[in-house]
Amino acid sequence: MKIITYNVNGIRAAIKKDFIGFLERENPDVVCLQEIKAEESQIPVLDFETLGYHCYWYSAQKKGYSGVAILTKTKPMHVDFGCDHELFDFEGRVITASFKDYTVVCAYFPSGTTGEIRQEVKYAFLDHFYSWTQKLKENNPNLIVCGDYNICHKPIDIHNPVSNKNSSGFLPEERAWMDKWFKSGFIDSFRALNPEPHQYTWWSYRAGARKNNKGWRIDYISTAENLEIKDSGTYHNDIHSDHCGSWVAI
DNA sequence: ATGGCATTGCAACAATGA
Repeated sequence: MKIITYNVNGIRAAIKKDFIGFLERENPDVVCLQEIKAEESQIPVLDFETLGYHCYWYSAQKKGYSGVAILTKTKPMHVDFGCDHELFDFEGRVITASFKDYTVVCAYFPSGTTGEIRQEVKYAFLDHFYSWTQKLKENNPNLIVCGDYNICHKPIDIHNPVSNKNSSGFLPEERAWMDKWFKSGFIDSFRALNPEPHQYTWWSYRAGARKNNKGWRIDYISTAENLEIKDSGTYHNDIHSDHCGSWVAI
């Protein structure tokens, strides 16, 4: 089973850059999308259904902002919208699809780069999401948590760890949360099979960051440690967003 | 320390992002 996670930074903009063709070519079984920035009525749903996907959209209540989705070739047993939190559900950050053998969570963690208030929101999300997923894992041991975590775990995950030591996304508290997260029973499916440096999933649009590979690795597919990871990688050459997609085969 | 770029809403430029 192949799963892709992708922060598309606006699904309508991504579609203009042939995102549909990309999906057709890669043919994943499950697709987790973040920052769709659209409501279902604004999305050409049929384009995805034609490829064979059951589509589940979870938009923010705020137009043009955030929003996540799961596309899947197999119809899930059930889909859960949200994470039992008023603000994070208002912002459309978490959607979960349960299958016979796996449960897939798609999450868009808040950014803390726009100031102290949003950094506090991010910390609140980290706390809440940790407890929420731990509880979920009790009844869904084969849990896979895909998404834009907005955190670089280790120095190898960011092009300049020294100059970014005070940057939101690479703060000690955030990195400690990632330690705790993986220790709780998840594997970083990309890093487990790709130990080389200079592999990122996000680049600033500014100052030629992508061309010069000055990026951050902030998108992850965390797989429950009892699951076998057959292969994993990123789509750093396919450009539909300021992020690239990541994939895992299990 | 700052600016840089792109998407979206809404019809101006403001909000947001990492």
